[in-house]
Amino acid sequence: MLREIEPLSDLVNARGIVPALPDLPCNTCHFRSSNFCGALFGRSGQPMAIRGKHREIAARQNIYRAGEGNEGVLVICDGWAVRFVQLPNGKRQILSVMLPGDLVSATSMLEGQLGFSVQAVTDVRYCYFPFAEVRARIRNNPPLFDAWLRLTAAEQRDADKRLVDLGQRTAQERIAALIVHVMQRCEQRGELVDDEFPFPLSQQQIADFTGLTPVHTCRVLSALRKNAVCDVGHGFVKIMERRELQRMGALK
Amino acid sequence: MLREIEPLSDLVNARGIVPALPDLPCNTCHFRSSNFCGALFGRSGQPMAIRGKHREIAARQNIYRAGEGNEGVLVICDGWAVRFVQLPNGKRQILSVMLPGDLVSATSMLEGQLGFSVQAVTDVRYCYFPFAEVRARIRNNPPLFDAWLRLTAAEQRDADKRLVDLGQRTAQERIAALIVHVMQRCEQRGELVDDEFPFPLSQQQIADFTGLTPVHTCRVLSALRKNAVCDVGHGFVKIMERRELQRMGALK
DNA sequence: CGGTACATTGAGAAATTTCAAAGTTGGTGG
DNA sequence: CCACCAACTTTGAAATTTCTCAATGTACCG
Repeated sequence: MLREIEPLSDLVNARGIVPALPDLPCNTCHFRSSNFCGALFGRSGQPMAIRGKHREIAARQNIYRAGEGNEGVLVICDGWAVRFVQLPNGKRQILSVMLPGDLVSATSMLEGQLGFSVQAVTDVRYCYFPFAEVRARIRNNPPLFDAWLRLTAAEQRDADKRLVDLGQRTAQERIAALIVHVMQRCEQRGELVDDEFPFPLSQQQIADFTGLTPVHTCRVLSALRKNAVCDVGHGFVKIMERRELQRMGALK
Repeated sequence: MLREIEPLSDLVNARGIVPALPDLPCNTCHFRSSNFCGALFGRSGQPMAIRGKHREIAARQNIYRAGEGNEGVLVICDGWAVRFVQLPNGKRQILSVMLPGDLVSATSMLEGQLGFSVQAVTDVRYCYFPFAEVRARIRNNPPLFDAWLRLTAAEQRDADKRLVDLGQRTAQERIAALIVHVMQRCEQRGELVDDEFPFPLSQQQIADFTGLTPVHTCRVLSALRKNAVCDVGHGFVKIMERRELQRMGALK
């Protein structure tokens, strides 16, 4: 289920020559051109300035459990994951959805435990970078420091938006907002083709994100389908009435 | 309504001698022994290493409106305030409650606008510190940098907890959690006397915080009173059954 | 070809909102 | 000191949203 990706054993060979290293995942990662890994460790094209500890895990498995020791700054390299809180009574709240290239939490920069868990939605490849190294780079590089400030501010804005959703908006609005949010992220990545984009969340996961029950989530999605707004299922969303969907998802 | 506190005009007099400056609010602020101002600019006893721009404002007035230019890093010196989002349809969501000594948002360190507004709950004295100065100090002082990391992490944990509250918990649980949260903060400050502590939020504000209507909020508070758990009103909370209240507020 | 997880549907129950009216409180000016 | 005003709180009744329970249908995996 959880497989450590074997690092090249002779990163630097006996004669001190650094080989091409096509196998180190970061060296071929195309998210480095846009995400925080690139800002931290150099954009794509450059060899990666630090080695992360890479792993793979199957869909629906936990990458991290709240309260466990945390191995480093966690990045989702490939696949989708969610950050969530599991309550003793069985309920769970999904806090955020992470796409390939996303830092799991810009504020989890310190050794110690986290208050949330992380679960793979699809099969996931992920990576830990050493805390101290990441902190040192941020501290010693003013433009990087500012980039990181922007990232933490963006995460807080996102959390604030979710708070407004859960506190003030109806089931339909919350679900529409989630779909629109993911649509916009996919569009930026060029993954929106023929008004269709990947959406691997199950109805249970949509429910856990929006604070609804799976049954009610199903009814809302059915209504969206019946009204020819969009069709969610089988790992994809098909947009039929983009304008209408955006109107539903927008704050009123 | 909004009054600029006149800074001493001759901070350094003609002979270059710095006078005692008892009037600069930061020099007599007793929160500096514990809050982030102290970490940033020196603990109480020391003269304040930087001058904030201080102001006062009456209860129920806005300190900052979302989208306006932001003057600096905002600290609540005295009184209670809330951070909130106002929706066009009249609904509002309160994101967090700030007590004296609180930084308004650890992630609002950059010039530019914020996505939320800030309103005084009671009469408030507050203060802006220049962005660049604060950033420079954090960047140049490793222990301060770590302290600030802890603060941003704590703010995110708080936002995550609120998300769980709004997404997964009943009206009674949300209200109990708010009361317990404030109770614990007041207790740390030694403001809990005879099982009673200050609580200046109106029912409307409690409703905006918990994502409920004021009418339902009133019914829940009435039930708490009738069941002799606690009595909320007139600017205070009287705790009758602390254990029961904590049980209600705790995650299940 | 089963089995398991996921999705759908129906009916009734519960929590919360809405609307409307009446009571209270605290502050202000006469 | 009193009267009044405005804002806040309380109460009732009905409507709405969302949940719960339970059964059935569907898709994918080995």
